[in-house]
Amino acid sequence: MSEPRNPGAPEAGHTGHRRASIGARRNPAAETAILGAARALLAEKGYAGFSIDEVARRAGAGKPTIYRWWPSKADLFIAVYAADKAAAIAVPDTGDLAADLSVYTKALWRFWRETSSGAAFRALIAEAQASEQAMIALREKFLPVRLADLGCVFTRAVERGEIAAADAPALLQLYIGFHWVHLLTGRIAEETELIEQAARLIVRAGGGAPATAAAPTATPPGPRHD
Amino acid sequence: MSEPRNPGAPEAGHTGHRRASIGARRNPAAETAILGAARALLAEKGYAGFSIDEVARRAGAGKPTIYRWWPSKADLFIAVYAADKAAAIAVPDTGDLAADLSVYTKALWRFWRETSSGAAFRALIAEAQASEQAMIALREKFLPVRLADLGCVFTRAVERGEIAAADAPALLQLYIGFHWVHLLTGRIAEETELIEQAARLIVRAGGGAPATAAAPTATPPGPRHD
Amino acid sequence: MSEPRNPGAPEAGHTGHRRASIGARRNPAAETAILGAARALLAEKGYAGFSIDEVARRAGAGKPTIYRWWPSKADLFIAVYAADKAAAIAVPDTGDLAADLSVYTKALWRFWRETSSGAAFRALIAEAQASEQAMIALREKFLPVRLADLGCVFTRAVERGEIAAADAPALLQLYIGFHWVHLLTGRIAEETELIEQAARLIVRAGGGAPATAAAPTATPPGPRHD
Amino acid sequence: MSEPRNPGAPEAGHTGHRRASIGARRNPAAETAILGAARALLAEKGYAGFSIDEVARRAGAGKPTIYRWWPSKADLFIAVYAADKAAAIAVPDTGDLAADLSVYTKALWRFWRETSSGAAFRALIAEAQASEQAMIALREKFLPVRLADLGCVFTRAVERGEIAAADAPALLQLYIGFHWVHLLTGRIAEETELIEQAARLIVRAGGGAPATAAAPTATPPGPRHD
DNA sequence: ATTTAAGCGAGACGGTACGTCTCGTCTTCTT
DNA sequence: AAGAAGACGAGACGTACCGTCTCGCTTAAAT
Repeated sequence: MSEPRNPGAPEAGHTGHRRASIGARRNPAAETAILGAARALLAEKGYAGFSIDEVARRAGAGKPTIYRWWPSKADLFIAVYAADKAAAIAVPDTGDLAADLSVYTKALWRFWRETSSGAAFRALIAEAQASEQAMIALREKFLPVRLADLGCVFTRAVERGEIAAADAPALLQLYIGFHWVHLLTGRIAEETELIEQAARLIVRAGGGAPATAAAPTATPPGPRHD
Repeated sequence: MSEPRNPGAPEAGHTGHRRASIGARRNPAAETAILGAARALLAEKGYAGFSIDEVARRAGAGKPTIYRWWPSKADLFIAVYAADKAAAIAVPDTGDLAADLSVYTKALWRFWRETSSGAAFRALIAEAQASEQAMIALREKFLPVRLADLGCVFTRAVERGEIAAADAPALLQLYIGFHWVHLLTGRIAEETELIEQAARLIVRAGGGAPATAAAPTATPPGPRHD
Repeated sequence: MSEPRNPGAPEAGHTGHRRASIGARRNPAAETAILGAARALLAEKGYAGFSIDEVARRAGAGKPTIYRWWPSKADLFIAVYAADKAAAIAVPDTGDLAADLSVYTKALWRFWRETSSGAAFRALIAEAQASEQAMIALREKFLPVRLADLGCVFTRAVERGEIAAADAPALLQLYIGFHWVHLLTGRIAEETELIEQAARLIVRAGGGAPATAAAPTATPPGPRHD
Repeated sequence: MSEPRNPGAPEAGHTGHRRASIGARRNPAAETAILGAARALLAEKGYAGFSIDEVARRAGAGKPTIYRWWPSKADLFIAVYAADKAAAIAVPDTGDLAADLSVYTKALWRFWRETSSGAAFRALIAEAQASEQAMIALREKFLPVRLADLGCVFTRAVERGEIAAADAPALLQLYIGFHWVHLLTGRIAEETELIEQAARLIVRAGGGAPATAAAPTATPPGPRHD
C-alpha cells in the first residue's frame, strides 16, 4: 500500500544544516552526533526514557542511519559505554590486591556516576533481560572486554602469591557481583568504608597471604628487584 | 464501512463465564486468574513478552482491575514471586556456613529455574532500571523479605563464630552479588562445583574458623585469636 | 524488545483537551474529528500529501483509533466521500434522459469540485491501483452504491422507451468512463457544452427515441396513460 | 560493534560485472537494464511494489543514474510503456468503425494484459493523482501520442460518413473512458461480447450510418435520412 | 427493601516507540 | 563526465503497549 507521496519537497521542517552523506561510506559526523545524543539521553532519562526515535530526533539523524550501524539498542549502549571508557580508568598496580581493588572500584564507581556509562551499563543489563540478542552481546562482546582490567589485577595478585590461582575466577565473580548489586540498586555513591571492606574480604577469601613479604608458597613472577 | 466491531454483543471470545464482581471488595478469583496469567506469561516469554494487555487477555480480566491492585508491573512481578515462594525453599541449618550456603544456593537456583520466579526476579530488576518506583519497590519491599533467609544463615554463622559479625553484611552482599550476576546473565544451571567454591571462599573471607569444633550457638561470636 | 518506558507521565505535549474514551464503544467525537481531518487533508494536499500520521496529528487522535475503524486508507477515502455525499446530489427526473444526464453530471462535477469528494474519489482510484484490498473495496463497497443513482436514471429511460434495456448497462459504463477520464485528468470544470453533448450522444447510442412521443418501435414499459 | 557492514569491499550482491561509464554520454546498456528492471518489477508487483530503490537494485544501477534520465516515476512508466508499445498494436482499417473499434480494443486489452504496459498505464494514472508533474506528463506527453491511433480510426469513420465530425472528439472520449474504467478496475479480460456492444453503441451514437453501403471516403458524411 | 458503593470485564481513547521502507540528494571512487 | 555504490535526513508505514477513561453489570453493605 505504499504510494507516491511527494516528500521530495523539503517544505520547511527544521532549521538546520542537513548533514548529508559523504559518499558510499560511513559519515563520522553522523556517528558522533548519534552517540552523543544517545549518551545525553541516557544521562537525562535513563533506560526508561531512551528511544531510538528520540536519539534520532536529537541527533538530527534518520532512524535507518542508526539501525544501519547499531542494529539494536544493546549495540548503542555498548558503543556509548566504550566511547566514554576511552578516557577512563587506569588499572592500578600498587603491589597489593586489596589496595588495587579499592582504588579501581572507587575510580570505576566515580566513572559510572560522572559519565553516562553507569546508565549505559544498567540499560544494557536491563535490555539483556528483554532480548536474547542483547544477552549475547552482553556476555560475548561487552563483559570480556570490560572485565579484562580487573582480570589483570587478579592475575597479578596470583603472581604475587596473594591469592590461589584456582580461586581467582570465583573471586573475580564475587567482586563483579558486588559491583552489579550496587549499580543495579542505585547505590554507587562514594562509600569508601564499604568498598575497602569488600576489598579486604576478597583478599582474605583468596588466602590472605601478605603481599609485602612475597608469597612463601610460590615464586613471585612479577618484576623482582633483588 | 464504519462498524467493523460489534461491541454491544458479548460475542464469545473466551469461554465466557464472565467472572463478575462479588461486591464492593476484591474478588479472589480475579486475583488468582491474573497472577496465574502473569506467571505463565513470564515463564513463556520472559520480560520481553510481558505486557499488561496480554495478562488481561489471558486472565479474562479488565485492565483497570489489574491496575487497581498492582499499580505497576513491578508490583505484579513481586506478587508472582511471592506466590511461588510460598511453597519454596527451606533455610538450611547444618551448623556449617559453607554447607548452608551451598545447600541454600542450589535450592534457590533450582527454584528460579523451575518456577517462573527466576524470570520474575529478572524482570523486577530490569524494571527497576526503568522506573524509579520499581527501584523503590525492589529495595524496600522485595529485597528485605527475600534476604531474610540468607541473613539468618549468616547470623547463625556469626553466632557460631565462623565469621566476624562486622563482616557479615558485606559478605552477604558479596554472596548476593554472585547470585545476581549468574541470574542476570542466564547462568543459573546446576553448577555444583562453582557454587561450593563460592561458598568456601565466603567462609574463608569471613575468618574461616572451622565450624566443626564449635557447638552451634555456643561459641562466642567474633574473630578468635587462639 | 519492548520494555517499560514510562509514558504514563503526560509530561507536556499538546495543549488540548484530550478526548478520552467514552467506554467500550465507539466515540462519535473521535470519528467526526478523524473524518474531518481526513477531508481537510485531502482537500489541501490531495492523495500525495495524505498520510494516516498526518490525519492523526490533525484530528488529535491516536493512529490505532484510526486503524481500528478504517483499517485501510481506502476505507477512509470511502468514508470521507460518503459523509460528504450525505448532503449531496438530487437524482433528476425530468422525463428526458439527455436532460437527466446533463443535470446530474453538472451537479456531480460541482460536488466533486466544491467538496473534498473529488479528491477522495481520485485517491480511492489511485489507491486501488496499489492495493488489492482497496480495489475490492472500490468495486464491491463503493461503486455499487455510487452508481445506484445513475442506474435509476437509466432504468427510468428504459421504462420510457428511450433506450433499449439490453443496452443500458453498457451505456452506463460509457457514461461512467466519461466521468472517470475527466476526473482523473483534472478536467471537471464547468463545461456545459461538452457535458450536454456527451449526454445527447448517450441517448442517441441507446436508440434515440424521443421521450415525449413514446418509443414507436417498442411497447412503452413505463406507466401508461391510455 | 560499530562495523556491521563492510562497505569498502564490493562483496558481490548482484552478478557483479560493474557496468561502468562509457564516457560523457548516456550508456545504452544502463538504459536497457533500468527499463527492463522497471518493466519486470511492474509486471511482478504492480504500482504498489514499485520503487526506484528496487529498480536500481535489480538493474545494478545507481539511483542517481535513474534520476538523471527519468526524473520522476511517471517518466519511467511512460518509457516502459513506450518501449513495449514499439512492437505493439496495428491500427485496423476494415472500412467499418464498429469493427475497427472492436478489433483495436481487443488487441489493446490483450497488449495490456500480456506485457507490463497495462500495469505501467495504471501506475501512470495513479501517479498522476499524486503528483502534478505526473499529471502534466500524462496529459501532454503520454495521452496525445497514445490516442493518435484511435483518433485515426475515428477520423476515417468521419470521412466515411459513419459519424458526424462534430461528434468525433466526444465519442473518442466516451470510448477512452470505457477503456479506463475497465483498466482501472481490473476488468480487461477477454470480453468479446461487451467490447463489441460498446463499439456498436459508439457507432450508433455517432449517427449510425451503415458503413457497408458506402465506398470508403466517398460517402458524404452526416446522418442520412433516406 | 431500597439505595449506595465498589469491583469487575470490556474495550475505546490519545500517545508514542517499534523496526522497515522509500524518498530524493549527496559524495566518492572507478572507468 | 558518466556510472555504480551506498550513506544520509526525513518521515510514513501498520502494530504493540502504555495508562486512563467510561460504560453496563453484579453483588454486598448501608440505609
